[in-house]
Amino acid sequence: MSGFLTLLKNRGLLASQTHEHLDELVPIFEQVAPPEHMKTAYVGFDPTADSLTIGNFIQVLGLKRWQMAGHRPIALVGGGTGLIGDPSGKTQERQLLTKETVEKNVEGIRELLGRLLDFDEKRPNRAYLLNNADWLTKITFVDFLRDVGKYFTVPYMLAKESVKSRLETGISFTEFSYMLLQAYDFKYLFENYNCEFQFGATDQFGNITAGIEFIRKTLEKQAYGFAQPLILDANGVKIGKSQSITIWLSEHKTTVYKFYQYWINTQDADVERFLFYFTFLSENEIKEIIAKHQQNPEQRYGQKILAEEVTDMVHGKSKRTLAENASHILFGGDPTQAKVETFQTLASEIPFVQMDKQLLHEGLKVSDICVSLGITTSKGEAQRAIEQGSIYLKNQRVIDKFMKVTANDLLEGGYLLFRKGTKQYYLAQFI
RNA sequence: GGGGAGGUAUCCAAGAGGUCAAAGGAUGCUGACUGUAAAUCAGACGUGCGCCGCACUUCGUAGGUUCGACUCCUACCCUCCCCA
Repeated sequence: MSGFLTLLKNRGLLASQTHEHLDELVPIFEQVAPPEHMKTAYVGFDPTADSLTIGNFIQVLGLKRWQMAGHRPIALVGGGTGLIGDPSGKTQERQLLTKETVEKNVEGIRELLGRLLDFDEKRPNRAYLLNNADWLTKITFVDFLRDVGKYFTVPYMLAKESVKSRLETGISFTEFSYMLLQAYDFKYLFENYNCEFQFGATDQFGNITAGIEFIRKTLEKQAYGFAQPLILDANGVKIGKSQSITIWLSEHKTTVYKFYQYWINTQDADVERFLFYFTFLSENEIKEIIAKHQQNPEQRYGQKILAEEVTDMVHGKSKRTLAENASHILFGGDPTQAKVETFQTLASEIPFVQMDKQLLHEGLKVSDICVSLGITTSKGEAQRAIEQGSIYLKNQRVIDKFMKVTANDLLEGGYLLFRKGTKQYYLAQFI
């Protein structure tokens, strides 16, 4: 019988593990594992921002998968470690965050994780959300050096990749000590929550093993860990960085529409892998989706499923539907059929201007509206653009460069949709 | 401190008294093609005007010479190079 690690491995989500037999230790159960078999695992989230990126999302999903396999997940927000700064994967010393910022960030992440995992107290393997500030800020420096520092040799710490890679460029004592704090976290959770497992991204592996070592030395008990891979797209680019824009999980940082679009824009070469990584669909379901996708790749069937699944998970179905409708309008749909809510969604995604309805009485020239909306910088340019056939009103090409818009042209809610070229949209509302 | 070169449109870069809104590239924009891709071909590209035309503004800044200045003169500002 295969366990949780096999599940991850089959989906391409296992990069490394601390022990060979981990798979047997964590069998997969329906919903809830019997108490004697229930295992607890934690993942730490660094509060460097008030939200998480889709890079962190892999770890959140890891916790979710863990919970779905009947075990208990703990999401640990680093309110304490965030004050120090994790050197893992960083090439430079980081600016310290203020305590206020860290607290604000912790709250943002807390809110997000609260939606993504099941914290229902009736569920025996309910998730926990903890903040290491609760214990890390209480320990005194001298105690820390005696109780934690004594168990780590400097050569051991220097050998860790997170430190080693920084020896040339410099690393402060503060960041150097980071792994001790994370080790302390693990021990704390091990003792207080019976948490035997920790996982994270591959760059966390060094910190994870430090914790296991610490638990073995101080408690003479065995803890375990594994790492999920860093996800790259087919071009070898880290996911969630489209043209240097980070894709966040919170709506206030990345709108639902942009989030949805990010997944829709997945390359064909990545669709199958991403379905394995970011959804809970079974292998058979994914194979079917891919088979269907390949019959008409231009339909983006696979991307649509991916975008729907992921957006539903993060933002909920109703918001996903709005984003979907907005996408539909912007990519070939008929705007005359669109509802007011769709335009409201669009208004925050594309250049949007409100104008006075009175202007339409005499009829308003398209070329004038082009300037008001910022489609073109001058009327002359607008007229040339129309001559070249690049201006569209309600997805219909404007042919007459002196064409006037009247109140009869308005769509639901007084909206009017313009387009320049193939995909630059502009929205006006006449009120 | 001494000597030299130069500042032109989004960027690079021609122009050396009138035919200059200013060659040629590149980027960006648009059209065709296409799967919300790349490549390719084509077009417009200072501003205004119901636009095969006319007017206005622009070649570092401010003055001047001239019928006429991106081009000549003066001063100033800035950049780069060489020598000390």
